[in-house]
Amino acid sequence: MKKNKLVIADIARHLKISITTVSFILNGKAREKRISDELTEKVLKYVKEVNYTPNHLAQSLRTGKTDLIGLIVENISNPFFANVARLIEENAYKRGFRIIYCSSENDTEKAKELIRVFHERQIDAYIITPTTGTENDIRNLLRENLSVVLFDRYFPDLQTNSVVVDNAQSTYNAICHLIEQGFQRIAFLTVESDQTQMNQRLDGYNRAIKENHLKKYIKKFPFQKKGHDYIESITQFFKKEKTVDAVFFATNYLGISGLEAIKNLNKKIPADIGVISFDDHDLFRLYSPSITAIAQPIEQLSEQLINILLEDIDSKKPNRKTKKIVLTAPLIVRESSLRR
Amino acid sequence: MKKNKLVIADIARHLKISITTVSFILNGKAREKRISDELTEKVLKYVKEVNYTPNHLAQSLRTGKTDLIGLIVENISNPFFANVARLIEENAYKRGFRIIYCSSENDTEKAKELIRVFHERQIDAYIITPTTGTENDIRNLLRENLSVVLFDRYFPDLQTNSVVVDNAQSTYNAICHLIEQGFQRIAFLTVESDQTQMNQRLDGYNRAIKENHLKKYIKKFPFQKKGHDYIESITQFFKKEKTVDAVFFATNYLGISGLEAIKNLNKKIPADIGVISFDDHDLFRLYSPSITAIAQPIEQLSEQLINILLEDIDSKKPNRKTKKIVLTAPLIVRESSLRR
DNA sequence: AAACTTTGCTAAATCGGTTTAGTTAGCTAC
DNA sequence: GTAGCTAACTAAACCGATTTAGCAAAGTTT
Repeated sequence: MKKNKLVIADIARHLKISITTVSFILNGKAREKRISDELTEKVLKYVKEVNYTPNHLAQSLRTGKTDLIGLIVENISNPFFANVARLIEENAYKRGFRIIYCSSENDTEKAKELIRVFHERQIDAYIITPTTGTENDIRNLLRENLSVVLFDRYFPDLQTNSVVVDNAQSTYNAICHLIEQGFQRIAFLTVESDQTQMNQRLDGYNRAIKENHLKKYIKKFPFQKKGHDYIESITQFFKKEKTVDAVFFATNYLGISGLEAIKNLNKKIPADIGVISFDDHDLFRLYSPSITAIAQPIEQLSEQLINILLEDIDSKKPNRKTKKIVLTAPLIVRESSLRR
Repeated sequence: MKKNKLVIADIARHLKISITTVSFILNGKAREKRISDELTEKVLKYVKEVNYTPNHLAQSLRTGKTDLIGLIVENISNPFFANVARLIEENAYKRGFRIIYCSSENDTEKAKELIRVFHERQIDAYIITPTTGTENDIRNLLRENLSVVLFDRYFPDLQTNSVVVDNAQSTYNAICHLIEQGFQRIAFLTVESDQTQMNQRLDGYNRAIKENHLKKYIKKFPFQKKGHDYIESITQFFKKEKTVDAVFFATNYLGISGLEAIKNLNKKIPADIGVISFDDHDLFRLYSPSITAIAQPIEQLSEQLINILLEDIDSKKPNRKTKKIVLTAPLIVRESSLRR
């Protein structure tokens, strides 16, 4: 109907003072700029009375600060990312930052475009699960002295802040645990991806298998953007590799599809097949039998992310140090990996 | 290091033409404003060459359009909301809109604050799961002729766009299904909430119970912001109400906690207790026994949401009609509710 | 009482675009 | 030969804030 949003000029006009004075007072610079307490109070009272709030766009244009943090995750509907998103948002919110997010769907072009769009909007900082091929785009952000933190994965050649888990070690531990339990033909199911976290998980598997002189069973499925439905592919794998006696799923959605495939094939866990999945999930805790999983420390991870970022935003000196945090992801041993 | 972001004046200066001309060309108004094809091409070529992109903040300040949609959900880490978020974002992205989101955590003050902050940032449209007590804040948005769609729940007294499911009918159907299966003492576990969707689910239960002359077992748990851990409360409920032979969980997180409570109590589903939950979840599909659930039509819901919103954004006439969509939420019958 | 400070406030530039209202040069019309 | 028209472009206002530079009046110093 009526667009009666007040602007600072309205305030100034009504009180018969200058815009400058109002601005100083609203920004807490009254003392510093020697505005009298009397006038300060009068302005604050009136502003409150008419419920004036500044136009954030105009402020941002002038100051260059948007108080926005861009969050680019692989897929916001994945519980891991959704939980990280919630915790980040909660923290950021408290400190006056809002989150603007998008899912990259592991698509290089979409990820590049997202970085461009966020940049256009002058967001203050970036939290990114980087997609292969976006290394240069991120390098450009750094070159402009912007605040960036990568998580879940990173670019080894890029000097950035990052928070990840010890993918290789935790996977190594998980595979060793299966071996200790007497499993011998352990498969590693993953998605086709060049991202560090997936490579490291594979490295952990390879090391454990090699050290124990076992046979490798590695299957990489093409990454699926929609639905994350790998049931059919996993079923095919098990039909082909009948002697496999344990399986490690390299992501939570593979784990979920895998359980369904195993159920369909009427294989018993852990008697017929031992199971461990990367990422924990309500399902793994409550499934019968319960599923052993590597649990990413989501709270710690989110807290580190936001702390590093806010610190970085504050200390805007060029060539500041970057932090690379590696968190431990514990193995939650449950029934699915216990033979005895 | 260097902040070498180009601005439109740089382009104009380099080509020795006016800023106006560049702006017209970039906004596709070259023909309309009678800029020669020759110059148009030259400008576009140069802009591409130096990779200039306009400052979106400045554009927004001038035009009043931000191409931002604000999404306020109860909790982004709830799979239902996370999935809706992903689908909305996917659709909005295609049409040039970005999403800025926040979780209200069902907290009236936070929700009000979020609406205020989004408003300050001049976002173009709002998608909201409204929290009790925010009716007036939303009314104010409507008064300013802004685009708003509510979902999951709504305010009956407020003339807004909304997309919800037939909570009462689907719950009624679910309870009738339990009764047909021979369950007699059916409990309804919910959270303390005055929101329409929860009330309607309760209404559906009440009607089914009344029509069949059964006894009501209703328990409302205080809403928990963090963790959504209702295991202990639900366990207590079952210990107290030993004769209950079936249970309807009014939300997915109650369902998940409920399964854990039932597991801890060593009750067998469905022999000792029949189970149905509102909202579907990977866990319900894969649990043993599989859990009957009312599945919200997430794709349909998201598509309706974004369509209504974009239509509304386009037709900005005052007093335009509002759409109230009610979708059917089917009952997915699984093992947990079958006696025979 | 002139010179200098301090107090209290403001005009105008600025951020980087869009848009309104022209201007200029060349051509046609009569 | 000048009035009128059009093609091609531009100066300047504007969006709504922040910030720099500076001014007038009162107070203080010498």
